[in-house]
Amino acid sequence: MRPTDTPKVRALPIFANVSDETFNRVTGAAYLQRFPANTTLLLEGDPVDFLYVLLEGQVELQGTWKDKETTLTILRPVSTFILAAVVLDADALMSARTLERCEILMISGDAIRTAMAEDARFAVAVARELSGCYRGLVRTIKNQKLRGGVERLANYLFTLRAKSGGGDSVHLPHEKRVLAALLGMTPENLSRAFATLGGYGVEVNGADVRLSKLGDLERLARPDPLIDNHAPRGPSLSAEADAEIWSTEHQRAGGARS
Amino acid sequence: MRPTDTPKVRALPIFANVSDETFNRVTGAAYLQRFPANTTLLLEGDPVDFLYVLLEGQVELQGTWKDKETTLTILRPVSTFILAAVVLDADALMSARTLERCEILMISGDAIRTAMAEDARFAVAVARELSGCYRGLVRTIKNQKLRGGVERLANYLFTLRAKSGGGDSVHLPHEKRVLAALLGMTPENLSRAFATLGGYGVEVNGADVRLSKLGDLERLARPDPLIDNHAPRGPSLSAEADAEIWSTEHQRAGGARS
DNA sequence: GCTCCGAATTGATGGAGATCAAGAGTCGCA
DNA sequence: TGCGACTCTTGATCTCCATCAATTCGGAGC
Repeated sequence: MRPTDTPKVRALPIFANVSDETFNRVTGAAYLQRFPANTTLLLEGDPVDFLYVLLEGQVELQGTWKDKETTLTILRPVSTFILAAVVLDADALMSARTLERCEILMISGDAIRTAMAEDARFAVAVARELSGCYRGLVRTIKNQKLRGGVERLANYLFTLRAKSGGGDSVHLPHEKRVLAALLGMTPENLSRAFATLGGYGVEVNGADVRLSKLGDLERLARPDPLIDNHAPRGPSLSAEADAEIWSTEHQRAGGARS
Repeated sequence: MRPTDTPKVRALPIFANVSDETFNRVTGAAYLQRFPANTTLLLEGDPVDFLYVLLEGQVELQGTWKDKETTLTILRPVSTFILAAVVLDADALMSARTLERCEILMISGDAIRTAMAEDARFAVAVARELSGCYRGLVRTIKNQKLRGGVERLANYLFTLRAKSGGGDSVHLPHEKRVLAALLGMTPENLSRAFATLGGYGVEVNGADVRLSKLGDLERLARPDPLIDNHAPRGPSLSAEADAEIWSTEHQRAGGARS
C-alpha cells in the first residue's frame, strides 16, 4: 500500500477501533493494483482470495443468469467489496467490473480471517460492516419491489441532493445508461422517467439536474428513512452505522459509537 | 430457556465454536415467549432490543411503503432473525409477523454485543452468520430480477425437492397465498404459474405436488448454484456456510470448517 | 346434513416496463 | 472538417404481471 493511501484505508469502518498492530498485520499482506476501465475483476462463481478496497474509480457489481444481467450496486471510493465471501471463504455470487480506470487495494482473505480470529475488536468491526451491507441490501430490495421506476428515480435524486449538501441542483455521477442499470430499468425508460419528472420541476441538462419545485417532487417521491439512507433523521441523530443504500460507500456521519 | 430447547439453540451457527461460558452468558439473559398466529413481533422502524430465535412456527419478514407491502422471507425453525439490527443497535428495517402460533427465544441485544466484544470466537461466528444472510439476500435479488414468475416457481419446487431428499413429489409448506407473497407474485398469478407448469409435468393436488418429467422442468428452471442454494455442488462439497435462499434457516450440510 | 367464509381458481382488462426501431445530439480522431 | 461510434432520446409495439370480477372448492361450525 502507498503511504498516501494509508489514512484513507485506516479510516475504513472495518478498521474502526482496531489496534495499529492488527491493522498493520492485515494490510501488510496487501497489493495496490491499477485496472483499466471495463475490466472484470472477479467473475461470478470464482473463488475469492482477496478483500477489495476501491480507492479510485468506479466498480459495478452485477449478477447474471441465462444471458440476463442485473446490476446490484455501483461502488465509489472508498469502499470495500465482497467481504461476505471473504469471511466465509466462499465463491463470489456476483461479478465485479470496473467502469473506469481504478485503483484498488487487495487484501489477503486469509489475513482477514486470521486477524478476526485473533482480535475481537476487528471481528466486531467486520460484523458491523457486514450488518451495514446487509441492511443496504434490504433497502435495495424494498426500493425495487415497492416503488415504480419514476419513484425510484425521484428518490435517487433526493439521495444525491442529500449527499451533495442539499442545494437545488445535483450532478449525476454516472452515465445515464449506467444510472439506468443501477435503478433497475432500461436506458429508454430512464429517459421517459426524466421526462415525466419534468412535470415536477426536474430540468435535465446533460449530467446537471435542477430541482425547482422540491415540494412537488418530494410529494411524489415520499422518501422514507427505512428505504433511503439519507432522510432527515430527527435532530438527535445517533450516528447510524448503516452502509449507503446505493452502494457500500463509507460516508458515515459519525465515527464509531462506543 | 427451557432445558429441552438448549441443544437446538446451542447448535445454531452463531454459537458454533463458542465456549460454553460465552454461550451461557448470552443465553442467560433470554426469555422464551409464545405468540399466537398473526401477531406483529416487531414493526418497521422500531428499535430492536432482542435477537429473535424462532424455535417453533413460521414468521414472515416484510417491508412496507405507501400501503404497499412486500415479503422478504419466511422463516422456519430453527432460525435467528434481525441479527444485523442487533449488531448495530439500530432500528428494524422490516416488520416481523407470525404466520402461525410460534415459540420464540428472545436474547438481549446488549448481551450479544457485549459477548462479541469479549469473545472473538463468538464475534467471528456472528460475522459468518451475517455473511450467510447477506449472501442469501444477494441470491434473493438475483432470483427476483433475473427470473420471471414461472421460472421462480419452478426453481422453488426444485429447492423444496432438494430439501426433502429428492423424490419426485414435494409438499408445499405454506398456504398458496403465502407462497405467492414469498415468490413475489399475486395469488392469481401463482395459480396461473402452476397451470403453466402443468405442461412440464407438474401436477398439483392441494399442498402435494408431483413432478413427473423432471428433465423438462429442469430445462425450464435452469437452477443455478449462484442463485439457488441447493444445486448439486460437485462431489467434494466443501460445506458452504451460506444461509438458505428463501430464509435464514439453518440446515447446513456440515459443521464448522476448521 | 346444512350454511358460511375464506382460499383457490379462472377469465377479462389495464398498466408498467421491455423491446424494437429510428432519429438527434456529442465526442474523438483522422 | 468530416467520418464513425457512441449515448441519448422518442415513438410504436409487445409481454408480463396486477387488478377486478365471478365462480368454485373445501373446511369449520351449527
